[in-house]
Amino acid sequence: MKRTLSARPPFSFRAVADSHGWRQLAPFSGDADGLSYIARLSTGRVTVLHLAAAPDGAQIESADALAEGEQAEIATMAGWMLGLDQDLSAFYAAAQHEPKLAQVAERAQGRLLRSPTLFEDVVKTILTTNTTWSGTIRMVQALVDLFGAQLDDVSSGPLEGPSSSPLDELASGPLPAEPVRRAFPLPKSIAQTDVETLRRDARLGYRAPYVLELARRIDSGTLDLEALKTAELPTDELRKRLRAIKGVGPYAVANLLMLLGHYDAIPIDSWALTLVSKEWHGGAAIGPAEVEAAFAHWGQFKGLAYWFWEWSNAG
DNA sequence: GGTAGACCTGGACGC
DNA sequence: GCGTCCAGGTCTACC
Repeated sequence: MKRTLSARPPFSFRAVADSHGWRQLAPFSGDADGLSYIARLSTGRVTVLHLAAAPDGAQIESADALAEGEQAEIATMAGWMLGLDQDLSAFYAAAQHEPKLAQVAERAQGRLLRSPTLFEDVVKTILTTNTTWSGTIRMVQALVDLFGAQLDDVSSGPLEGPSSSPLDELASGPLPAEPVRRAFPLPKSIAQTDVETLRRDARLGYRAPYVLELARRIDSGTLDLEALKTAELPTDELRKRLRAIKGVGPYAVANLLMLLGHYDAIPIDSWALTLVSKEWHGGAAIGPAEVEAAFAHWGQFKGLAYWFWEWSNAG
């Protein structure tokens, strides 16, 4: 099954795929001419999607013969992941007078690659905090390996987890050298485990209770995280709701706001401090206030201005 | 409201 | 190979 989706111009598939590191995190993987993603559909089917560039948009392809409803679901899913409907014309208009951002419109930069669910993006963001990028890759892969539904498992229902638990395999011996590709876990799959398993087997460390609590709140229905994707809330209200999630601090909130299309926040991590210090402070020690000040005049677009800035000394 | 210490892991480094 | 130190955000207790 192959389908072409149109995007609001200007659009560059490559610009979205390369917008940040998400493409390196399971169940994403790169292929020769695009991205692959193991998706779990609401019908319970787990299929591999191939996303690639197409004239005026993106092409989405699945190896499976999908029902009409499933095709519609993956089209909606891909549209969200690639931000096909996003209108960045106001940002481009503002950026055209800034030499350090002069290339963004031409390169169609501004869209950020997203996961299909906000749950997945929040978990991944928590797993980027206070660790190295290699640690993030490892923790996300472990969650997928341990709790994700198998690619070839089409028998489970919409609310069920994987039909066989890799924890059983761990108990009886090492995982196979070529692990089965799996989708990102449902909240329910993680909610059924415990902190000790997340610490010991997924090696999430002190983040384990944060991820477990988030999964359990969603699974129990006390938190409707996905509603925030389409809620037309002011940034401050969104920030307040995201900040209420354990493990989500100022950096994580700003990162998630960016993914939700709210760009009046800068995800200030140690790298941001380094970049801004080298750019404007001669490498001297600075704090978050200096980063905010550097981009304050970009107002509602300061997150995008920071993200796509042509740094003089980024190496 | 601001600050210090704890949290956990992996990588770098010295021995 | 082993032990030690440090970097990476957030939470909590305390002032």
